[in-house]
Amino acid sequence: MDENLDILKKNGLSVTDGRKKILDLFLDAEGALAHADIEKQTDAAFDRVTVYRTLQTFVDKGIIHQIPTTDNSILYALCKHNCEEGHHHDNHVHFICNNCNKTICLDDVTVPEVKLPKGFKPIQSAMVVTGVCDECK
Amino acid sequence: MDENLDILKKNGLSVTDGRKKILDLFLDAEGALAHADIEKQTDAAFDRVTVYRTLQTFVDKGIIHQIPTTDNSILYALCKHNCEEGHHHDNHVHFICNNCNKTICLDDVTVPEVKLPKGFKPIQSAMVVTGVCDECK
DNA sequence: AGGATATTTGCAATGTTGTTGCAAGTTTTA
DNA sequence: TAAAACTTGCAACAACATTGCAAATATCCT
Repeated sequence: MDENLDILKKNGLSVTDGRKKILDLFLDAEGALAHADIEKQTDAAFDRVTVYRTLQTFVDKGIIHQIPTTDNSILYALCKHNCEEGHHHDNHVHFICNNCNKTICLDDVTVPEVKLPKGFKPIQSAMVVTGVCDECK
Repeated sequence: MDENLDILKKNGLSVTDGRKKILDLFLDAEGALAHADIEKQTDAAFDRVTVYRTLQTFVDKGIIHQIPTTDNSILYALCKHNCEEGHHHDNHVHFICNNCNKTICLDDVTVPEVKLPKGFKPIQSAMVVTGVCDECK
């Protein structure tokens, strides 16, 4: 049984070639993917627009999540934990390797809580660490 | 004595209208600013390119720093601590308010260290917390 | 299975954001 | 104040992202 088919159906999405293929890429990927990565890895089989819309749909459904970066790019990665529509729970640390430039979800490293000044109510936290990854060390 | 003039001179920058005005915006701002905010608040008195270059110059000199965001935008904020050319020390937490949408530097909240899996060497960490700020609570 | 309905895709056009080279203008230096 | 150094604005360009709409595809229902 195809895992990707399962995921799509569970989220009430029509099953199309594009969605299956793009979901596959995420399931296989070690790290996070940018829009450009997906275009490359699909050999431009799908229109740029389709890729944008597919990514947006996946984010809306809680299948993938966005990762903050300091440069002006958007990265996406699978939600490993139980995310639902409108409710992301990706409280793990992201790691960006300065050498191979991959962005990796450290699923087992949770973002620590911090004490905020009076009056600030935290809802979600994100943490990005840059450095050298285990393959490039 | 103008504070902005001081800062510019200290960093060996020519004093121009654009730089003074943009620096003023940062000195007055409660939170972080995007390129678009600056254009709006200066009434497009300066060319888009000038704003881009001014921001870049300020970042290079360590006067302002970039803030990571999940959407595809770059935010800038004053460096409150002693940053020098090429050496930023902005290891504080950033807070994004879901209500007023402002991004605020929590200068007194430092990013905590986390234990990474074997083989990962951290160089820099960034942390972004979203929620409700002290003015919107 | 097959046709009606709903959804998705691709194309074209358009918008937004950021960059570069160069001439003209401004600031600094001495 | 004049020369040198630096900054600005314009124009052109490039990359990235969004929208409307008609054609294609998937789902639903009998």
